[in-house]
Amino acid sequence: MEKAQPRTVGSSTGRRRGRKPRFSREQLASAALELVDRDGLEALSMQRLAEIVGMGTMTVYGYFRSKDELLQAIVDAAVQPAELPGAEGSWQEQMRAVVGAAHRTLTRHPALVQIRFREPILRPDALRFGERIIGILREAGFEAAEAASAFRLIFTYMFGFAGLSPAGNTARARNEAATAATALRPDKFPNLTATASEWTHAMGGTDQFHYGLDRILDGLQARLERASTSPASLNQ
Amino acid sequence: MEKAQPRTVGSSTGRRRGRKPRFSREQLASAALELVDRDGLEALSMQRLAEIVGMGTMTVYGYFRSKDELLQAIVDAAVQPAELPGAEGSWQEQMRAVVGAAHRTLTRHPALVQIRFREPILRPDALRFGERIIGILREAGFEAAEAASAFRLIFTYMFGFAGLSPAGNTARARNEAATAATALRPDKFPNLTATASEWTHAMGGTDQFHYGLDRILDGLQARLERASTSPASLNQ
DNA sequence: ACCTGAACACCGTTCAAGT
DNA sequence: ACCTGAACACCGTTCAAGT
Repeated sequence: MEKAQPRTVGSSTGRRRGRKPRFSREQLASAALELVDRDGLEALSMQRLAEIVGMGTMTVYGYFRSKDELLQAIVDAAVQPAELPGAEGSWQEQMRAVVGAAHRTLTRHPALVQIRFREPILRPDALRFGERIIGILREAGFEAAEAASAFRLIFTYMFGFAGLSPAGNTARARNEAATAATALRPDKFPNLTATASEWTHAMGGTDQFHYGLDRILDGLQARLERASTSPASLNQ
Repeated sequence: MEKAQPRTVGSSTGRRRGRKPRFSREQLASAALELVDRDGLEALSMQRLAEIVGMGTMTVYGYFRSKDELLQAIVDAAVQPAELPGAEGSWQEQMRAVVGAAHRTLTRHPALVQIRFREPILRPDALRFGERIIGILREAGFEAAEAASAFRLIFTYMFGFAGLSPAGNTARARNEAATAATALRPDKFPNLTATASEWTHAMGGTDQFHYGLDRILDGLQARLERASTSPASLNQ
């Protein structure tokens, strides 16, 4: 499955000597990640990446069979360095720590979110988060099936929030929403006009993220408590 | 703000007589929506749309100043016909009805989700859903600020789910996940390997959507109950 | 006034050729 | 073996020209 990877050329100095500079697959992926973090996923093209590292466009295809394969390598480069926090405190505290770490990774690399909305991310390095989240849920008392559904809920919220409320754009999103709000007729939109400052503020921000996550954890906790009084209800 | 829209040519018969067929802005948007529903957002280009309706590419720019403007018109075309359910039952039942209606619209028109992840949707026809959701929350007892945060949570979950678990792909998503799961080492991924059939199943499906929504509504309900015993805590 | 072909600066990728 | 220029079939959009 794994294709042979081109090796970096011998020299441990950064100098390019002899004829051509050569890169490892990881170096190329890192350069692409850097580009994408700075200019957005839409700025990444095979020719642009080739230009940045100083090779011919088609040389990139020696490292990645297609742009999709490059995107998956970018995911690896972004996710590998992420560290999972330790397992201290209640299951909710552990969950907040892990989800917080994942959220920071998505905030640092918004392209991850765009990539996931194109196709599922199933790389081992990325699945470490899922492994941990399901572990916390099972430890908390959820059976396998419900732990999976709860994981899906948390995962959906994380990516949904990162996709809809990009961390860098909060101010602009609020402004645009506020402009749109002033155009609404109060007789047709009584609630949106009455609460305009509140819902436009809620277009993004860390406090919004935590508010939602806490409600989800409360809802899951309620499920555990209901199950302990009447055990059958968990499998209904 | 509104630019003058080209008018449909007089004849009420569909026949194109005289020289050229002409379309209204709405007809063009509908044609684009149809294309996008059938072949995906990536299949939509200005030249392709022009070809479908039988005009020169540049004629499309007489209706929409840019592709972005076309996308917003597509949102209108998709959302306008959506009907909001009546206000019967508890606030949770009302919420499930409205969110269900929104979810069906997003399922019918997956391009709406892709468009939203590019830029906020702030068209009045689309905001009808937000108007209703905030109305239900305020009626249930949430103050403006918390109603806005709760709306944001529900909205994030709806779009996140539609984006991560496209209704048409559930079977394929499960298969791809199952394949990835068999490649995981049980010693490094004990939870993911032990619950593989469960979490791969949870990659999509209506039951997953409702599971998550119900937990969110439970979490919000818990918040209301806590507030009624100690009112101050809502504003902490 | 309304429409549109040609052209530009891009895409991802195939192919054939360079060393 | 490794690299790459030219080319193809696309993009969104500008511009100048048709009727």
